[in-house]
Amino acid sequence: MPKVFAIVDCNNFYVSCERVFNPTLNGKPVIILSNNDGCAVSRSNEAKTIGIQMAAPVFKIRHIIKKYDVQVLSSNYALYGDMSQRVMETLSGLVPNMEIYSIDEAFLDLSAFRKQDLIEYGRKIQKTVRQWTGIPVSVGIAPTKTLAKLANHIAKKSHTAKGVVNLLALSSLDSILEKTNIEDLWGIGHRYGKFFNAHDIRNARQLRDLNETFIKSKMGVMGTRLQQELKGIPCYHLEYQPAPKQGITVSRTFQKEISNFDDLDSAIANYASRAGEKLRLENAVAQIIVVFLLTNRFRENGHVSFETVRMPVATSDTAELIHFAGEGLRMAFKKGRLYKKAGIILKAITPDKPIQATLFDTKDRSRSGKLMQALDTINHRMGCNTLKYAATGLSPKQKWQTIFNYRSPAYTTNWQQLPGVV
DNA sequence: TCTGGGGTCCTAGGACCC
DNA sequence: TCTGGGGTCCTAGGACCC
Repeated sequence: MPKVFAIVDCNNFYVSCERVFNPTLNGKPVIILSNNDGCAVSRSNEAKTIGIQMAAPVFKIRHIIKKYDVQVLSSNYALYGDMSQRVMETLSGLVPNMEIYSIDEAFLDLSAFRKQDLIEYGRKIQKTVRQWTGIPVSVGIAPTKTLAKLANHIAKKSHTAKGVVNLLALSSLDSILEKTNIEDLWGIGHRYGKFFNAHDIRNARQLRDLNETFIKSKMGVMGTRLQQELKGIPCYHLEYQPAPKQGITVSRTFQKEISNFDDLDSAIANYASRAGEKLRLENAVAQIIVVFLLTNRFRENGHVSFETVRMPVATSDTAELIHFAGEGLRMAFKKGRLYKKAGIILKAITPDKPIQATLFDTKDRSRSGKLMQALDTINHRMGCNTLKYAATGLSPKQKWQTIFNYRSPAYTTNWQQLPGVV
């Protein structure tokens, strides 16, 4: 029995989250900025229309912001994370099986609804999510994930579709694929787009009908799968259980370059501490910690240094992670360099039981586990950083701290910041 | 002056083992 | 002691995603 895939994608997700709690943003050009208010990472349709590109640095678009009175907001991840959860919960009540694909997208299995009017079902999804969460979504329906993504892309652009497109209703996809630029396909990025264009392969139909050996030689099996999926033969299926993480990264760009070791040391301690929280959320431990330092890549002579530390025993204990991260930092640090970004990566991640202990392990593992549990509980209940390690820095103002100058309140996750009715 | 953060998968090549 | 071939594992780098 052929499958029916749908993808539900929240429109301009971060902007839409802000609009739910601040309706004065409706109808206006709005952008949401990345950390340190650096780039525009989410744009309302109005902002797209006046030419603001994805990831455009703010300093390069100041004139547009001023000219069109663009509403500018810092990222508010607590809000977006919470809104995402609400959207996903709503969707899970509407279909038997779904895969959460990203913060603002989910693949659904609509195979059971094939006899119904799928467009109508798509509208029901749209309407329910809008009603329950306030978030507008688009729905793409097709026989494969890749085609569903394409359907969604069309749903967002077309004026007649009103946000729902079903490619199963078409007898032939030829003309749709012909109108689709190759770069708009899921799996074709900047590099491949350029490559195929240089070979005069510009639309999705051309790619679908391309010689299989050629595409395999250029793109490997990913190319073969993409081609199959465009032909309507599914290669990717729904993944219900999120796969265990292979790596956990915590990194930040600094607003101003940092050359002082102690500042970097407390920044790295913070990242280690945050990474430990993520690790414990996965009920996992890590054995390898990589520390990296980057100088400004937009200047000449950009440097990157990575240092790997293999810890004697795999752990999720914050104190240990801070200790070994510090060791990595001492190896990576070079006096006199101006660092723009720093981070850590945890690797060799395994479930936290059983831990492979060494003969020389002197640490009381069960005690440290209880301590971490208490730490996480308190920080979850009282707000993050209620309890923290001194190594992460005691002064409230740190050089490495990320700036959010235009942040909206934590409407949904903080009692002090609930929206009031006036 | 000012340019985000966190992931995945695949492949080629080297190390190592039998 | 020398030699060949094949399998497996690991890693770095490149591509992609949101």
